Formats: sequence, C-alpha cells, structure tokens
Amino acid sequence: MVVARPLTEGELDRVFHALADATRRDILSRAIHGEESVSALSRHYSMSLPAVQKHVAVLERAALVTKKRRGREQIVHANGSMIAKAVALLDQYEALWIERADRIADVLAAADVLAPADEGERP
Amino acid sequence: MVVARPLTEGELDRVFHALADATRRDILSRAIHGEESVSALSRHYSMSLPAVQKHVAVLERAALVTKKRRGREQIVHANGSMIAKAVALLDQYEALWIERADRIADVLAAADVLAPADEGERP
DNA sequence: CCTCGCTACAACCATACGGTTGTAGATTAG
DNA sequence: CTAATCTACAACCGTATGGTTGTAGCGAGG
Repeated sequence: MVVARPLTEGELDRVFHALADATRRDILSRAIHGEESVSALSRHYSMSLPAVQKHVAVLERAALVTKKRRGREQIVHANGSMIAKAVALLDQYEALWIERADRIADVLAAADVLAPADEGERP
Repeated sequence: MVVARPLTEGELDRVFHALADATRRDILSRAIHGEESVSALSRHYSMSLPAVQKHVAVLERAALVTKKRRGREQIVHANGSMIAKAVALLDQYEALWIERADRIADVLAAADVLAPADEGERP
C-alpha cells in the first residue's frame, strides 16, 4: 500500500480551518453523498449565494473539494484522499496518546510490582 | 464497548478550530508526549507567554486539553477521548466517501456488464 | 439576437483572531 | 518577610473571517 505524502503545516491549517464550520461540514457531507451545483447547495441554507460560494472556496483551498463545470453549472465534488490524510493525522495523535497511556499503565504496573518502601529514581 | 456520545456542532467547531493552527497542534503534541507547564511550553515558541496562554485556552475550550495545578505551575494534560471523537467524525466522512466510491464502482461495473458490444471483461 | 439562470468578483461592514504590552494575584525559595 | 516565578486578565492593534449587496461575465434556450 502506497503511503500518501503527509500534509504540510499550511495544508493542515487550511483543512482544519475548513472543517471548523458547521455549514462547510454540511456542504462537504452533501458533496460526498451526491454532486450538487453551488446554487443548488445554497438553497439548503439561509444565507446568500455569495456566502455559500465563499464556503465552497474555503473547502476548495483546503483541497477537500473540487469544482467541475457541467454546462452552466459548477458541480462540487468531494476529494476523499484529503479527508483520508486528515484522518491519518488525527489517527497519529490518537495512536501517540494510546501509546503514552499504555506506557503510563506499564510504569504504574511496574511501580505496583516493585513498590517497596521508597521512591528511588535510578540514574 | 461503549460508544462515546458524538460531538455537538459547537464542540466540533471548537475542536477543528483549535486544530487549525500549527502552534496549537504542536502544543497538543507536547501535551500528549509529556506534561509541561504553560510557561515551559511558551519557551518552545518565539512568541510571548500570554499568546501561548491564549492558545492553551483555545485547546482547553475545545476540551482537547485540561490544566491541573501542581504547585505554582499549571500543567497541561491532553484529553485523548476528545481526539478519539474527532477521529470518529472524520472516519465517518471517509467511510461515506469510500461507500460512495464503491457504489459508483458498482454502477460502472454493471454498465460494463450490460454493455454488450465490445471490450468485455470476463468474470 | 435577447433573456434568463448560474457563477464570479468587488466593496463594504461587524466581529473574531492572533499577537502585543502592562498590571496584578498566588505560590515557592531564601 | 522579601524576592522571584508562574499565571491570569485587561486593553489595544492589525488583519482575517463571515456575512451582506451590487455589478458583470458566461452558457443555454426561445
């Protein structure tokens, strides 16, 4: 399995910033399920079309989404690989956390076993 | 295994916004690896201590991190469960994407089977 | 052609963000 | 007690964000 190039800091900034808004997450979700035009998307929300355009642009800058012309419409497509990369990063955080939790558990278990009188730190 | 309560929209906003900054991601990473005080953290970055305090506060509002007093220091701890929940959401997006990709692949495969004329792939 | 619908883009506004400095409250060290 | 350290919080500043309205460019249809 080919390991995807990890995201740069700037790309991560853009991806997480794009995800930090409920409207944009909803747009992403709709883009995943089916393909809608920008104006079709805008009809789902109680805000102006340009506002939705901007949200789509934010998702596009984060490469979570791409636009493709179809006639006079601009269809919004989701980009699964970018989502996968964000997942990969968060998985790393989680893995580190779990590893650390295990390490601490080990230390505590060892301390419990060794646990004689005092608390000596070995050089 | 108990399934954790999914995050509310507001919580997601805060989590992803917190992750949308390289400094905060670094602080989170350090909090996962070991436990450092706020001022200790601030020494890693070329910005003032109050700036780092604010970053920690953002992580804290997102519940990615908690602070616990130890003497006159405020130690920053990572909160693994919150990271896990963010992972869960992104996994959902990814799963939906993969499912949809499979569905499309099925449709295309069916079209291929129905297309009698030429280029037949034998099952 | 002309018109209509979808899109794009600029200008503007209020608010939030990320940083700074400065002041003040706790807590440990001496 | 005094001094030093860590923290908290307020005020301020420049810039970015998220929304609006208005204008203009394309593409399809009559």
